Amino acid sequence: MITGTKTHEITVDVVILTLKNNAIQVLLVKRLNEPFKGKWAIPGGYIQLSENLDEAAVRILKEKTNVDNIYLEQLYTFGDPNRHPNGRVITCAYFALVRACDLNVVTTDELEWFKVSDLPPLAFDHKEIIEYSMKRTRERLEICPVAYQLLNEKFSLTEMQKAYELVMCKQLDKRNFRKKAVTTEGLVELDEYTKSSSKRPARLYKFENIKLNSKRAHFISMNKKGEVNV
Amino acid sequence: MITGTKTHEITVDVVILTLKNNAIQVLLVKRLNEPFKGKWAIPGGYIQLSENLDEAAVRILKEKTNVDNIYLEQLYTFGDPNRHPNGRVITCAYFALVRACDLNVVTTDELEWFKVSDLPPLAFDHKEIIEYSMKRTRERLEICPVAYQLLNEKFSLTEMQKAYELVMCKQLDKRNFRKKAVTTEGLVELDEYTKSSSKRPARLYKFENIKLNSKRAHFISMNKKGEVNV
DNA sequence: GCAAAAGTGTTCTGTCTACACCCATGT
DNA sequence: ACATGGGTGTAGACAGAACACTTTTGC
Repeated sequence: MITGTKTHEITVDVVILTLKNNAIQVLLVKRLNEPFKGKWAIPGGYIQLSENLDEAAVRILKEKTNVDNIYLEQLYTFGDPNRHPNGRVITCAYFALVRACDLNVVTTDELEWFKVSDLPPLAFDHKEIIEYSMKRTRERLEICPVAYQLLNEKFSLTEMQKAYELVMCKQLDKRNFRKKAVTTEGLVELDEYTKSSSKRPARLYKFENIKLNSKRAHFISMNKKGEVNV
Repeated sequence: MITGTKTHEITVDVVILTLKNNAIQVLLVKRLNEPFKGKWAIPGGYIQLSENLDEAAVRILKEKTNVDNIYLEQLYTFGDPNRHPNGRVITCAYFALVRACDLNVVTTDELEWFKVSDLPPLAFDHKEIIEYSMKRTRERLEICPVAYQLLNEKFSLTEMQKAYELVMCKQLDKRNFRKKAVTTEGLVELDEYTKSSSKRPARLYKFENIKLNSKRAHFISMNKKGEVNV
């Protein structure tokens, strides 16, 4: 049926980001074979015939982290002819935001977390892919509270602010942040407080019924008559 | 070197949008063979070994329209296992905004423009792809003046407003639009006026030194101290 | 009582929205 | 002179930015 040059491989790679030790970290695997033997790479794999691209990404994520039901979004497809030294490999990159508390990763010599601000030598164009995933995360954060995907189920506003600051790479004003945060749709104030620390306890919050699929909803402006524009 | 299932085809498809006859229109080709014989499809093709994905998209665009140097952006990669009835074909979709005046398209029985608001029966998942390209165009328009890519080199503010209205699918207030438009970076007021019509002539404008690559630049906020945040 | 983090309000400024009339031209 | 689209300003609402002190707790 299909004719033409069948000359490319296609893989799905997943940038898995989490918030650990006060830093955004990415899960990398060490390459055991050439090319780029000894360098680190983002997890990836081939697409099975029965699955679509999202499903392939979910599978790869689950294989590495045993996590599912998290924020996962297609990032970009990278297809430079020279990105893989041994042939033509096009990769459809995804990125995932996972809660550290959900993680079930046994890190080894070949599977390790790295701060995105301090990456080891990377294989292929994976540095570019990770940087682009951070850029996209920032863009998403401007329009929806994806960062809650990096927080525990219950969290204080200070923890939430810290997550935002790490993603956005800048300091935020505490009062302005809190004013805006409490108006976020889906944020629920709990009657619980942190207890552990030796400081004043902080009120805890959680998110409920978040629709991250409306992630670009407020790109769309609305006029006074309530006309909305798809 | 590369082992694993080599089971997929990958193509690049390009949604080519223009502004013609007071409507956003998309260039479609009629399929002459099964599957979807007789249905319309967005232009596409295989990726040559020497070219990256952007270059493949540029080539496909140029083959159909003889236009280059236009706005072209990777849209999304579609890979549902059932999207192609005869096998597994993954497509990396692009979209392009082209000026009607630059176009050099000989439309035939097999190559035709259609209003995106009134599409013929489409092959594969191409309806979804076209709709997504319109959504993305709207999002881009919120953050940079990509719509000028749909206008002639010189244009009146009314023409520009019309282009925005067609992309955004809503009416805009004339005074507010003009106030905002004239502050757009890169817009240059000319000492020329429309003459043809039988009405008051309209001042013409053009764009100069537009950096559409900074297309998400003002997602990034800046505080009073001038700290910028990548 | 003190160290450390939690929590809280107001002012200013800029941007977005709504809205109605006069102007320049061709016929 | 009139029909047609071109062109203009102001007031109110809202959102973002700047900014400093009090409260609660454990030690």
